Amino acid sequence: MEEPLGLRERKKLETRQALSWAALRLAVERGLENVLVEDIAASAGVSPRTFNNYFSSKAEAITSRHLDRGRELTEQVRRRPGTESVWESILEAALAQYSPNDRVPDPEWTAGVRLMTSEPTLIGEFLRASSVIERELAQAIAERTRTDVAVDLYPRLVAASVGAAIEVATDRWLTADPPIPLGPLVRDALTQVAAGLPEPSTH
Amino acid sequence: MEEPLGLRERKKLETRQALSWAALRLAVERGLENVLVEDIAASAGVSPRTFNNYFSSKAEAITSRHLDRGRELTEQVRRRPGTESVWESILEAALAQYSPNDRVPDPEWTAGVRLMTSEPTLIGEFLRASSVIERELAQAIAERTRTDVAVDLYPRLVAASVGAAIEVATDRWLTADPPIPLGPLVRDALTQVAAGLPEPSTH
DNA sequence: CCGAAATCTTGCGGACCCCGCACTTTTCCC
DNA sequence: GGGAAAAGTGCGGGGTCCGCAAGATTTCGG
Repeated sequence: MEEPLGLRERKKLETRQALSWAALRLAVERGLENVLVEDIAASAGVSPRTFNNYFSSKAEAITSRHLDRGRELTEQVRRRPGTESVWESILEAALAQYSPNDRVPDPEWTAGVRLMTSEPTLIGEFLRASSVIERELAQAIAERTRTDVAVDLYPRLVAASVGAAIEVATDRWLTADPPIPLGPLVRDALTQVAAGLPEPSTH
Repeated sequence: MEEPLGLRERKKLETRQALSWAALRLAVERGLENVLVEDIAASAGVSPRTFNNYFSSKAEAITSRHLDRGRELTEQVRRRPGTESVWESILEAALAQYSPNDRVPDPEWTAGVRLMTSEPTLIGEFLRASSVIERELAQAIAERTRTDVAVDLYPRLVAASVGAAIEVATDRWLTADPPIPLGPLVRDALTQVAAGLPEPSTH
């Protein structure tokens, strides 16, 4: 299952991680506009030119971590037993991903998301990454339900709705004052979506 | 309701439209990377410097038409009678917007969407515009249902789901071969979402 | 173990983007 | 009509991103 991964590949991966990580860290520390590609490259120990061999923009470097996380979610969904309903699988995978053991999400991720959703330059790239994730998730759902992403709306609608639910839940969590836990928000959002978003009874 | 709009404002709007329109047209004609800000400005009859007084990037200029269209959708929803259910209002508004009188959408819009969803540089900006629209739509829904965008997940979930449904339907329509009409796709997508996306029976 | 082939890194140069600033032109409104 | 407010313009510069062509490193067959 896991490839040995030669020296070459390993180094490439390390460089990529180092660049992405450095970009995120520096941007959180001093604000995106005060970070030059030059700084990121220096922090990762490569030349500026090399930076652009890995990422085509600062934004992409920063959001690549978000992309990775999303891919893990899809993997989790794929690993769930086929006996569950699609919604069950997704809910469990999402909870495991965004609120493992009901613990508080790690502050480093929090800062990253906050940055990506507040800096105008990053928002677009962030959403683009999300849409890539949704495509992959849609594929996984299609396989599970024996539907076809190219023909049926179903798998893509589910993927897009899941993305929407997680995004809304996350955003609500980020802006909550006083703070509230993320897990229940994600559960609530997904449950509402799976129920067809009925109009709430006016209180 | 409608402000008279002085000469100043009118000219500003004209310039903005001219720039946005020129950007889209040129990009469709010869591909985004073969269009310089200089060209767009020239085509709209202003100086290159002025371009950036209106838009902070080429991408923003191109997607601004998408943003406008989305805002019209929100307006349509606002104008629907309060006696309808939220889903009814949205469905009717969306159909009116995307497939008026069951007529084929105008080819110029088609080309624009196709461009915005295929050029990597534009996708991010396109999605960013969509998210702005969703925020405004969420606000409209909140007012209609007496919920609070800052507290309740409901209005934002609906807005985001609607965005997802329309996006998936549009994408399916763009890639359909042979072509199929957009109206039914939008109806189908919104209906599935409003039903909670039940798993389709395997055929 | 070696040397050719494949791959990665790097520096250079250049086209382009975006913006701050100061200046000119146009529109507004009394 | 004339001064204030706002829009358009030209210039300059810091940055980004990429193509290209060496140079450095890893891989792999023999």
